[in-house]
Amino acid sequence: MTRTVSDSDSVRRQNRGLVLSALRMQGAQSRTALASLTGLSHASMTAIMSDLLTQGLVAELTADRPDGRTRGRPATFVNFARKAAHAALFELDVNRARLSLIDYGGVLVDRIETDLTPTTFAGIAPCQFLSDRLDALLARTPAAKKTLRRIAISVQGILERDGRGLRWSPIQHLAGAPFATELSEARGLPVTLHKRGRLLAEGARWLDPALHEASVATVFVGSTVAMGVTFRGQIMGRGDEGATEFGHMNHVPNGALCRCGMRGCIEAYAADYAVLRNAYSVPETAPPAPAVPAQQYEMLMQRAESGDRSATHAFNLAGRAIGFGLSRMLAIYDPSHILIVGPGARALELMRPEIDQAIKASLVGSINGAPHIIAHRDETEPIFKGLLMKTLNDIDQVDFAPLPTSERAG
Amino acid sequence: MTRTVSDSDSVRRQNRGLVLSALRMQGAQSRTALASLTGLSHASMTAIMSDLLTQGLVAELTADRPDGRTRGRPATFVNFARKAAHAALFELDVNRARLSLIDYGGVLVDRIETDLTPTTFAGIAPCQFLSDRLDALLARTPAAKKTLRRIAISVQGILERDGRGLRWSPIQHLAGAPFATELSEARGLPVTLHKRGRLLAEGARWLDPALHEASVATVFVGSTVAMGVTFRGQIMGRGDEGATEFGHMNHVPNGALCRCGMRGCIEAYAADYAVLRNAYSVPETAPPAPAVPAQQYEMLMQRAESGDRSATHAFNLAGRAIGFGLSRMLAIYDPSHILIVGPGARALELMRPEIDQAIKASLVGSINGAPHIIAHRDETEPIFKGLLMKTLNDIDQVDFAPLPTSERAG
DNA sequence: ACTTCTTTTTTCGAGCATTGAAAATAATGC
DNA sequence: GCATTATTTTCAATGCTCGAAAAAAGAAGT
Repeated sequence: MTRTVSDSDSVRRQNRGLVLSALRMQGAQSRTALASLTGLSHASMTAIMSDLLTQGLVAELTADRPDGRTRGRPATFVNFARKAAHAALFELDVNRARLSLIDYGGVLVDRIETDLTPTTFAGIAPCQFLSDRLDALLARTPAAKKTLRRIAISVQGILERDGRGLRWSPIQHLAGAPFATELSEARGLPVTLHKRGRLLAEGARWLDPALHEASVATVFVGSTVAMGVTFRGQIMGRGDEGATEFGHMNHVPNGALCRCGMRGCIEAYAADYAVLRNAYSVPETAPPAPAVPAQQYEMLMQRAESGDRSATHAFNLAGRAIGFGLSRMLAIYDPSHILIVGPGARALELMRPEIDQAIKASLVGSINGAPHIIAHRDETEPIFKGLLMKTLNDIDQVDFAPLPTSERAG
Repeated sequence: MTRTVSDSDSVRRQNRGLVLSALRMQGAQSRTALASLTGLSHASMTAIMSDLLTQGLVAELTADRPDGRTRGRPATFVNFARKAAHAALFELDVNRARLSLIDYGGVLVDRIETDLTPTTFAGIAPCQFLSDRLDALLARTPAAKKTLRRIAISVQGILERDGRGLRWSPIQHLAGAPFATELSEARGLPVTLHKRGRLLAEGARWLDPALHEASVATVFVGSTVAMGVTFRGQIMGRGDEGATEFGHMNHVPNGALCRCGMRGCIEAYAADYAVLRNAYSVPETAPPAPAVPAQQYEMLMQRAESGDRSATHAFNLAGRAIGFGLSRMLAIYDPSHILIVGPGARALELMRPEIDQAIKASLVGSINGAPHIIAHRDETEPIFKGLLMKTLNDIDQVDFAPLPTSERAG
């Protein structure tokens, strides 16, 4: 219902966006190919492309493209002009901050990584921290200063409804600080905050073409448990939507102690610290370990795979928590695919029997059948890819769609 | 990403749809008022309205509208032409079928009600049953035969992914029968199937203007437990979406026996039969009562309100089930309003302490705070209103938007 | 070397919907 | 009867899309 009036201007915007989308999705294309991809006529394609070219957003590829096709006038491919824009992407994690500079073509230009400790943001204001890294990065690529259009930040935690801040975060001293707004004002650039789980979903969409238009729930299992969802290829809403607090969905009332301070969350059974706790029969009300070395987690999996009973039991409990979580989710949102990513993805087979059983015990699971559950090991790739594509898409659609047509090229 | 090409035709469609929407939402309006409501210019308004008038979709009101305003040329109000279209709305319930004939103005023209028994659809094919009622209804209003454009059916249960049939339904012998397709072919009209819970959400939107653009979860509590959701005023998707299986979300693994045959569903603790079972200390694995007389349910509430311990306990269990269900839902979908409707809405105060406690025990509930939970007693009103508005909206946007402009009135 | 063929891209005129401004319309108030 | 006021229509301009035809740019054939 939130529709707006259409006029010839919005028509042009829409179709420009369509062309840019097609280019994002399929890469360098000829005008003819773009016309058939978007459904626009060749004539309109020429007009729109001429606009985009004069504005410097796309460029014709000079490199020969020996496509095998030989006859006829050779097609000239167009693609994004890499230096038309840049974006700075922050990925804030509990123990690491990563800043990447990317260009309009989606190519990684430079990257800075910094370790974080629980006291990092007690010592320096988040906005200042981010601003410092950004200065350092831009000092190494001065050309990007003028074309930097957006700053995007991936965070963990619960966002404000307006998406401008964090209400809660596992990253210490980050919640409550209005760093997005501050940084935006300091730099005069739009700064967007993205929940990590949501980017997971966005990234999964881009990394697997089969998922691009599907309804997917992407679950991260590792030091935390998180989930992002897409709905028929869409991630709804501008703000926090598409992200969930799956890891902090209640599994057992008044159950195991979670890192968030609550009790009985799925995370408190399925995150690495929880598996560790259960494998060593530590009481489930014992405070979670601050960090679990990857090696230790890995060793637990090996022990379980080789039949160790307490380790197996711990992974069974994790599977049960995830299984009931998914079963409960299915009552509200029924995706066609479920993706498990992160360190815990390797343990999927250890958990699968319990997951399947939990889903089968629910009405939706028994009638619609269990959705396909696939494991992808690496989670940093979808998160970065998600942040990248989301930000480039924002530039395409928000920044570069409504630009006034300076002059029509005849 | 599922966007399509824009051209002048789609612009006209969009703006026509906008005008019809405004009319649906605000009722009879002058052209000037519609222009400012939609954001269209007066000139376009004249053109579009002239189209709609010549096509007979709207009509100018002749009745004097002494608005109090006196000066200036009096506005001529336009509104839907009631006889421009009709729709047949079926509401299929476990023990009742209701068929309503409505006109394009949204006015109820006629209605037929029929009792259903568990064996009704064993004796007569659902398509035949519906067709018979429809014939009976149209016999009483022959004028509607020519203008009948759509048949919409409200059902309970789990729909196929394509929305063309039922996979499972509490209404006996209904699942599996392709009655929507059959009826559509027999009548040559589009037949749409709508899940009851979804209509509940749609109806709630229309009955309370404050909820029209909000994110609302509407929960029905009575003989079953169901929920429909809206997301910023939108009900996504064309099919089953916006509907949930909240009532069959697992509450306690391997818990109380539900009418659906599974165990531990929320419904098995919070529906009328469950409260009854618990109030009388019947084992929770005992088969659910087929139907609970309204009177008996009412009496239970009175007993609980006057302090009866076993009745109070039963409502506490119901509140706990709903509370944990809501708490778990909040991890995935966080609405701004929660509406409780149906017979159980009257028991909200009996259940509220347990509901609040369950929500407070979750991370999202404790950080975002519990959403406002409001009770509305009657549920048939939102369901019918939802079916009505959804169907009229379909006629507006699908049937009457893409019509070729026969001739421009100059 | 020149012509023919094929495919891509641009040009051109037509059609359509929107808009702002001006004109026409239809009452009220004096 | 005339000025005032608010609504509605008319008009010319603008901008976008589209289909068809023309132009462009090579490859293949003779």
